[in-house]
Amino acid sequence: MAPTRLRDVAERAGVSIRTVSNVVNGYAQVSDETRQRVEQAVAELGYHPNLLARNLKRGRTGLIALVVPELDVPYFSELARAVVAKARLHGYTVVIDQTDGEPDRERELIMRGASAALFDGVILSPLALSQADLARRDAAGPLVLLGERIAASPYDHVAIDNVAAASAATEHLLALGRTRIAAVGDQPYDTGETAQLRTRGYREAHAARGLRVDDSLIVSTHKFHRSDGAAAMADLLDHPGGPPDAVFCYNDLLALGAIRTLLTRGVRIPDDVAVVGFDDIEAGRYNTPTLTTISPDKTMIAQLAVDRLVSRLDGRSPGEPGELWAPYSLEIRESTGG
Amino acid sequence: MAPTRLRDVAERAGVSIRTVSNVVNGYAQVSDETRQRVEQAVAELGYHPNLLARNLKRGRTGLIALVVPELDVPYFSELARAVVAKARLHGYTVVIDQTDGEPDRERELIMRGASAALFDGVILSPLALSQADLARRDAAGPLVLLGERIAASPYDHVAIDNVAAASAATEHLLALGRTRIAAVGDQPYDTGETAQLRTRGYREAHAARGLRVDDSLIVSTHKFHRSDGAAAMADLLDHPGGPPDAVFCYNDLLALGAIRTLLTRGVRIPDDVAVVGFDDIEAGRYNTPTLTTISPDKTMIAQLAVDRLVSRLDGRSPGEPGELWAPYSLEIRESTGG
DNA sequence: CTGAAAGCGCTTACAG
DNA sequence: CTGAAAGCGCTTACAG
Repeated sequence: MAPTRLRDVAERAGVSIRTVSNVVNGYAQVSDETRQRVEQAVAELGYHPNLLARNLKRGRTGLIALVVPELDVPYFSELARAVVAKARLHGYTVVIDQTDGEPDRERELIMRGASAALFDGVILSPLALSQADLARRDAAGPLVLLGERIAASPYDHVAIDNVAAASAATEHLLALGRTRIAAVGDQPYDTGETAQLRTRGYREAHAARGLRVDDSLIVSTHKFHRSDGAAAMADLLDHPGGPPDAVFCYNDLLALGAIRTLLTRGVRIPDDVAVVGFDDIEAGRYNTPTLTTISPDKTMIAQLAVDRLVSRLDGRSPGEPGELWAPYSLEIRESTGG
Repeated sequence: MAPTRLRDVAERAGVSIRTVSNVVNGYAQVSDETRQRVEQAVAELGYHPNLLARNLKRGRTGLIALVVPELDVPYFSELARAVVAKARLHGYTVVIDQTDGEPDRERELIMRGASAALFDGVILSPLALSQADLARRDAAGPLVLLGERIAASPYDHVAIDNVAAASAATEHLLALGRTRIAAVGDQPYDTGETAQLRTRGYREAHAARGLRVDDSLIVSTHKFHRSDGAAAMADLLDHPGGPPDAVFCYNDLLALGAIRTLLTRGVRIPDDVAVVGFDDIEAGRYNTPTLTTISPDKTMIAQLAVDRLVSRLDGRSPGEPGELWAPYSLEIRESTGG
């Protein structure tokens, strides 16, 4: 079946295509009688506008890209869900691209490459993007970054206060009387900004109580998966200075992996070791023990990012690019005795 | 910066736009010298083709839709990841749409509606689609269904053998000597086909051993979330005939919810109650106890679906629409003593 | 091997 | 309020 075009509708209704276009787009200047004739023709022919043609003419695609490291990491799929829903309200369709944390894929997706040319704008949760990458960006559309601002880049970004949140998580453990608190998930290289901010929060909480940090309790992990947390915890249990009595993991997946190791080794939670995570994914709420965690407001993050992107796309001027802060809370559950 | 067009490149290189198009698309009939001039102009201007215009002309969009009930359900996000990756290899971009299991959204996405008009083809994991819905479909592009075939519909579908898999899961529990095996996740209404097939497998496993099923041990759930599994398990523990000694849950999320309830109530797993799930999501591999489950080959499912869709899109004739079967396996873990 | 031209289906000044 | 026409940026028969 050859698709119906504006022209077919126009012929059937006995009007010009201009008039059909007016009716379809809901512009007011059409007489009631003409409108009805057109609407009937549209219904009879089952006409739907060709979005490609419309957008070619309008100079937009109606597509925005959401770029995340891994779609099947719960934090990102929960976030993606919220972004897709929010963008829909504004009439935009979201294409989700996963980079597997490969720097090349991330760069490609913000540049005016074959794929980027398809999108009006991009929301990116970067893992390995440097300031230089951003400076080199040559694509036309707006870009909103999720997570910590990459220093001095001229782009909007949406984040929670990672230092304060990590500090709150650590202080919670300190207030419980724990004295050897490990930190799992540090990434002490140039693209590990978010992890480094959490480490800073961890240090600040200690400093606020006049305590010094045992650096050997800060453990780096390559990724933020359950397996990384499980491996890191195994190492910590064999720590020469004895195992820690608490662990602050930089995301819930790490924490769930760590818990698995603890339980396997017969360590009691929270009695012997208390555990705190970060992200508040559903898995942590049903784990045994349930997981104490920092809960970023993902709905708010999605909303701030989409609203900002769309207002730039629609030519409204939301002002200079800058930081947008989303709230978070500490959810106390069984893994710390809650 | 106004985008460069084919025309700009043609002017700079001193050739016609036809020639630039030939070079850009890699068609052979261009002299080496001309090609070089064009390539240099492309590089200097940073030209990238306008995909909208190209696809308008070619009569395709390059977009395929993946429609799932909920993006943040691990089975779907793991599947989505595989589909996105596979489609990329064929040059297609995937748009993921979530329906929240709303029948209207599912219907809209397979019909020639505003959104569907944007896609060359659709891969749909239906939850509430009826045969009538499919019969009414008027969109042009191919559709591949994930999961059980909706009776006699003229579409391709990719599935595992749910009856056999459910039977294998149940038989595993029977072989362990369990005698009161509950089934959690039945959906005895017209759109719950997959659930019903699993119930059939559950019954067949019993029948094969000459055992009769206690129908009161078959529990329906509205959704397949952890909370549904937790609630169902709570009910089963208060079963008038006494609690079951095993539970077969129709997905891992239900099983993880059920396990949470069991542990909260002090029931030992698998000693008192053994648990089997379905889907093999990562959460089950790190849970304590680790979860015995049916593991569908998700990579294969994604590959079969994408390959079939793309071969129809590209005009190859893969034959009559029909079933494509993906393999599965039973993964025995701690929740059944493995 | 390359050019001039039509047309994909739409939107939108320009007239009337 | 409505029509005839140009043009978004591309691809591709048709000529040469």
